[in-house]
Amino acid sequence: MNSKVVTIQDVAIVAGVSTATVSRALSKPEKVNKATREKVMAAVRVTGYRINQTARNLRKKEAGAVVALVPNLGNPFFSSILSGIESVLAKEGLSLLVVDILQTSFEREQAYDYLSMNQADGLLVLDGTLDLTNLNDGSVSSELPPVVYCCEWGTDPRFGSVRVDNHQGSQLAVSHLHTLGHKAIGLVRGPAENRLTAARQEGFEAAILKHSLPLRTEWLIDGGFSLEAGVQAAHQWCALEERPTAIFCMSDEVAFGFISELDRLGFSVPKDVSVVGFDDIAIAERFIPSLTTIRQPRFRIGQEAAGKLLRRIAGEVENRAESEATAHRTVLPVELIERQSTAPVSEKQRAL
Amino acid sequence: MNSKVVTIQDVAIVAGVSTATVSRALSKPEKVNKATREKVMAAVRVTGYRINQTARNLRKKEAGAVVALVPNLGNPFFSSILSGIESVLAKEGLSLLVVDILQTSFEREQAYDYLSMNQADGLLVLDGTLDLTNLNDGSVSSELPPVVYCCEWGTDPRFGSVRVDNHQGSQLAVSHLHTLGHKAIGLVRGPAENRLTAARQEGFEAAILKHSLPLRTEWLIDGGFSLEAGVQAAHQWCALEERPTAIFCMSDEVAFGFISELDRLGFSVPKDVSVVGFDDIAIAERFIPSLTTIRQPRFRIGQEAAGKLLRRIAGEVENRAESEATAHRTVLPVELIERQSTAPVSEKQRAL
DNA sequence: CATATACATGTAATCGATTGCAGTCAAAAT
DNA sequence: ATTTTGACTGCAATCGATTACATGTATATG
Repeated sequence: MNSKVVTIQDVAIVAGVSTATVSRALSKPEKVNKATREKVMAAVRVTGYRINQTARNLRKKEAGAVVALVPNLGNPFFSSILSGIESVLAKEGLSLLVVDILQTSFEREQAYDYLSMNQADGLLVLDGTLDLTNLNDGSVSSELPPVVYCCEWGTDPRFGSVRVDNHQGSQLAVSHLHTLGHKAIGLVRGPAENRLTAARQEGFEAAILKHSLPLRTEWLIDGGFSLEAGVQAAHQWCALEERPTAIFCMSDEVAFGFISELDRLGFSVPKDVSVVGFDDIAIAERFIPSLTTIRQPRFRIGQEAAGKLLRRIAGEVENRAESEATAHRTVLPVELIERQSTAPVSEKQRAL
Repeated sequence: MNSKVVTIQDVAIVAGVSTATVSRALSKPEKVNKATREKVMAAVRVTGYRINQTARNLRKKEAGAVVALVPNLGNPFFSSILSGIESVLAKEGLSLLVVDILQTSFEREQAYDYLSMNQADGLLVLDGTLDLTNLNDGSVSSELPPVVYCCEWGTDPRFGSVRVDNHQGSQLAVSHLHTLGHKAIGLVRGPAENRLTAARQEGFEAAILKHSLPLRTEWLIDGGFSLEAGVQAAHQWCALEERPTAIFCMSDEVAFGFISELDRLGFSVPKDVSVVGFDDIAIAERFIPSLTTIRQPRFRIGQEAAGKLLRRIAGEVENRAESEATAHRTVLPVELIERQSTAPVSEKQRAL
């Protein structure tokens, strides 16, 4: 029938009404007479009309989309979060634009290009190292753009953030190991510049002190969040004169790399060393040994972050009676998942 | 300075030229006098002008974005592919819209909403079960919309597709096991309705026959692509009267579930049974035992698919001297990665 | 019966950039 | 000197939907 694109005009003609009425019938049905509405709907069906989002967005000065800035899409840790984000956005009819910072050779400035170019209504930042302070400089100076950190947080306390209680996570890990009788507990840190690393290390050290355990700097191993970092860490552990009988890794991936390389080096987990991870990604339950870890509710983090962003976009200020700062920050609890990679400290281990 | 949004008008005024000139200076610099161009650029800088993508898209009838339909964003298998897609799109200045079909309770019809609503210039489909034949019905009937299947393929041969040689993958797996002396080789299938499952099974059976090995239906275990499916499969294997000494799993995830559950049931890989996976996701190298598997170049698949889609959007017909059908389909080679989950068949195994 | 009120609909401006067409002007060709 | 050519630039229409405002009609009120 129609070789051309069907516009609201065509529908109007077929329905015998004005374009304004068609528009209203579609977006504000209650403002239009029932009979008219049905005429319009019929015309829509006949013509096969589909709304042109671009035109609508231009007029309404919206983008209908939200950008998620991901440090590395290839990392499975982020996929569940994105999934959670999607689930919320989809319900509101918003699209999710995914930007892989690694792949894009992402410049800091580009962060808000998406906002200023009307490509997105808001920003979800999954990488804390991306500092967005200059978001305040631009032409939008007066208003705070809708930005929510996800699993992360930035310097400006006015930006929203959704994350877990990292401090608590470390505490749980250490307490668990302490309960199992471990006294020599080491740490494989995340990336050096990362905020998460700092927070978890802080929690770790606090917990160590709380339990009056020794805190040795040589037991603080530099790592990262990757498998490879875990492999390196294994060699470091191995080279230690006095080896900790338990290790807390700041991510499951490092833990896997660590355990795997240990295995190749002839050590066994948890017999020779207990290992606790962080995240509880899917494979943690099925690794051999299954991994004791701190569960982050990743899907939920995504959902909460998306929800918070949506509220900001809608202009709802979050002013629950709480203080300014905490109103912007949502902190979700973590959970210790006990599995096979941790075990009571053995005689043989003590002997070392 | 500017409380309002800066438009091309403002730039034009500051530069003392018309909006047309500004537009040209920005998008077709060569069509504008150097002096003028510099005036414009200066004005852009002064005003802090940012182009409004929505307006541009409306006028140019483009969307500046591509949609990727993902069956389950939470599955790490897809993240690398998305990463590859992103890397190509970013270079062209296109955005990537990610739609999680699971989370969106995705209706088939919505697949081309994105196209018809001008939200996307093309579609990347990572799920073969999503049949897009009705894309031909709509108002766009005459022209084939830019759609490329990624790791998958659909019924309409005119849609593009980029995938690996699944047949070959199965062959490699079986040959490898055969070389190790295995005669009783089982298969854990993927999801029943899935095209990949069919293709890989076909390749598997062909290879089994080629090597004159026994093909027993009870050795064809129903599975899926998930960890859980692998767990189930382990029980099935266990319940078998005559157990295959080697199992080919249609995905790494199933393989992990399978091996893990076997471990819990008191069996060991590769001692009691050799296992080959498919995909070679990152953790495969670090699983214990490390997983022998068929590597899919996932990042590259994403790149190729994005490239192909881009070409289709640009309207370049792919008419390399090849036949119509094959021109649309890119088939990438796979690779056998030998690791520790497979071993020569042992005396004890033969005894069973 | 006249006026107020609410509701339904149409008219036309608007969102911000792009681009076909026409006009200007100087350099090159005749 | 006149015409041709070509390079720039500006005018104004256009993309498709939304919405403020105006208009018209029916019902309620005094």
